[in-house]
Amino acid sequence: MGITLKDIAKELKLSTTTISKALQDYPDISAKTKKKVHEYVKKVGYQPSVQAAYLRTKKTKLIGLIIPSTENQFFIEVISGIISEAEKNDYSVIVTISNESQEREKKLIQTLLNRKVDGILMSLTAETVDLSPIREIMNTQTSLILFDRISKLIECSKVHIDDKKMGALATEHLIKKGCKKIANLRGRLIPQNSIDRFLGYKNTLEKYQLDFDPSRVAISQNSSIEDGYELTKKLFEHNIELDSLVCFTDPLAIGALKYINERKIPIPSSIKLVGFGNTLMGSLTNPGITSINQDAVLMGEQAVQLFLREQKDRKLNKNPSFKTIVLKTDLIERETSK
Amino acid sequence: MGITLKDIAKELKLSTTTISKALQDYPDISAKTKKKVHEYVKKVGYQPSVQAAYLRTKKTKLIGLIIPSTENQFFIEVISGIISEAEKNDYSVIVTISNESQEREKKLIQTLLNRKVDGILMSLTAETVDLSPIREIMNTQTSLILFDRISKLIECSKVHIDDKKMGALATEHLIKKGCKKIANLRGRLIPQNSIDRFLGYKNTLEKYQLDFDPSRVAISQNSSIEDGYELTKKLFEHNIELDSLVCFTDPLAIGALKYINERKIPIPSSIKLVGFGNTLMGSLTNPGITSINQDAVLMGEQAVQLFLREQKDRKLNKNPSFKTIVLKTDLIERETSK
DNA sequence: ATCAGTAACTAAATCGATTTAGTAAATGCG
DNA sequence: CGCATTTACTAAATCGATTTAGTTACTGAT
Repeated sequence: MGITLKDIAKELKLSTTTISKALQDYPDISAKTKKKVHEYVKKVGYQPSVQAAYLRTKKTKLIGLIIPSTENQFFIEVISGIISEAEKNDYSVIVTISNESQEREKKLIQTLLNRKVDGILMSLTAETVDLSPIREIMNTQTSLILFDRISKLIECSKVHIDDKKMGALATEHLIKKGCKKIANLRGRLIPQNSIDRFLGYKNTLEKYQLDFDPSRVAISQNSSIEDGYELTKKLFEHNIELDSLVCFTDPLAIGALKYINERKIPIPSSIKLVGFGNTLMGSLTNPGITSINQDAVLMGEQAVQLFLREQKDRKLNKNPSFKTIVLKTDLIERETSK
Repeated sequence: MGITLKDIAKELKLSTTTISKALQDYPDISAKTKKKVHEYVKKVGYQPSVQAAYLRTKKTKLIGLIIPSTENQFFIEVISGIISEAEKNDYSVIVTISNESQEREKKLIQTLLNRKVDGILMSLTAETVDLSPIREIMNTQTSLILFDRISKLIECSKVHIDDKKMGALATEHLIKKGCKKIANLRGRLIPQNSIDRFLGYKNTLEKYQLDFDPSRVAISQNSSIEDGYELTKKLFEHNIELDSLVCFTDPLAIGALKYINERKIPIPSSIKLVGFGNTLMGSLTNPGITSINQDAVLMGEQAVQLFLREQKDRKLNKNPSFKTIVLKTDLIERETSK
């Protein structure tokens, strides 16, 4: 079916070595020959076999991606950033979904390593405590880039958002709107983000001399819409005093809003709501949800850039140097807090 | 780094041939040897190199996926069906996004063919008229499976939903709720689905002796939320008489609802709305959008099943026989039509 | 004219599996 | 017992590229 180096060599009466070298711009091939080869290659549309090349180069030009869920649109936007940036650089992306399960995450890492992807870009699940499967990646030639849900305990390149600031921004916004009893819907304190967002929330309460009431904090297993709904329901059924709600993901906020709407609790007049992620879905609810903006597409692109950076290092046989990018964040005000 | 057949052969004092055959269960290897090999392989966790195997088998165990957009959650759900079903059968999925551009679609097909994926599962863009790049797939060893946005002009396996019935179901539902002036937001009549949905709509109007008024039909370029908003706005600004709206995708319906909410037009009392796809996003709006249910996850799974079926045929050196699966559909009633 | 040095190319090994064509030993049968 | 057959294994070619280690042919300096 496909044209091979051999075919080209025969046609141009040269050796496969020469063709290969010409295409790779080796200095010991004359300009004239290079030109001839390039012209012919373009004419017949030859494309080298990635798999055959792998045997020698150990490069698959594949990126493995592990996202924890598809329900949070934030990750979907990150994916599209990653895919488009990867494509620009001739990489293809194998997408996998851990569904917030540490077990599956471990398996997926194995699959991707076995595929010999050049790099794994991943966001941890909300239950990842055993970091050994992730550390294992570091023992291979495969690069590891963490995005959004990172861990400080793993030394690798990372992109994430200034989570502490996000937590603070959301809380401060509500305080300035006159709220005093700010409840919090968050995930378990496992990925670093949760911890930082929570610190941002708590520190800001202190800063404004509001007391922190643990009964106002509800903890979600998987940050889903359903969890948001159920937790909000519980808060109300337990008659917890609150005038506002900071939700650490947009799905949680959407779930909370669903309950609030169902119960016809006036929003924003008697309760205010802030989400995180500024997802399309959160902006389309009625009323629209005020949300902390995270540039998901940019995050995806930056993750790929970090990966490419590492590939360059490795090509020069240097140990890759790690870099952490912290993306800026801001608050988009909508009807749930006006 | 990784263990190779050679290593195992050396360790067990057998030839690589024997190891390879033992793992593939050839009849000319003794049961005793097979057992020994399997045990050792399990012990050391050997995994054959897919890329090396490709050179002889021409199988990459990769599926290429092309979806037209990430904005419509329907496709996201299809993706997760495809990924999970593929994984169960030891395939990995390269995900690409055509962004409703025929040009990009063409390029992506080339990339995937060059990657030598075993199959391409795709949903056409809303502007695909030139089918030659898609037909080209048929000339290769790569299987082609179309899902959702299919074309009757291409002979291959397909999964889609009974679009005519969907169009009819939505229209009939509104008629039974007393609507007489049913407007329609649809895409261009390019993928077969649009045509069929439109026929379902039109035929049902006739069936109930309501007249079809072309001015009530608004045509969207890319079935986006934005389009839904803008087209609905135009319908109202042009003072088109209507008491309800059938939107052929959920994003269109969400956009329409956004405008209706903004203008504070009472819904469902003065206007009713039906969407297509029954996406999570459409169910979470306020009011919730009545929508035609498409089992997106199942569609993804079935697409993979069709692909596996073809692979079996090809393995037996038979020309693959094509099969079309039409999924059932029903209507989920929510507040926009109650 | 001689020899080192360079320019431009190629032969052959290699990557890690699969598969074809064989070989040696064990077995079956009259 | 001798020959054909079966059993259980292996050597070597192969897939399509890359790369190391050469090999020519030519240039230029002495």
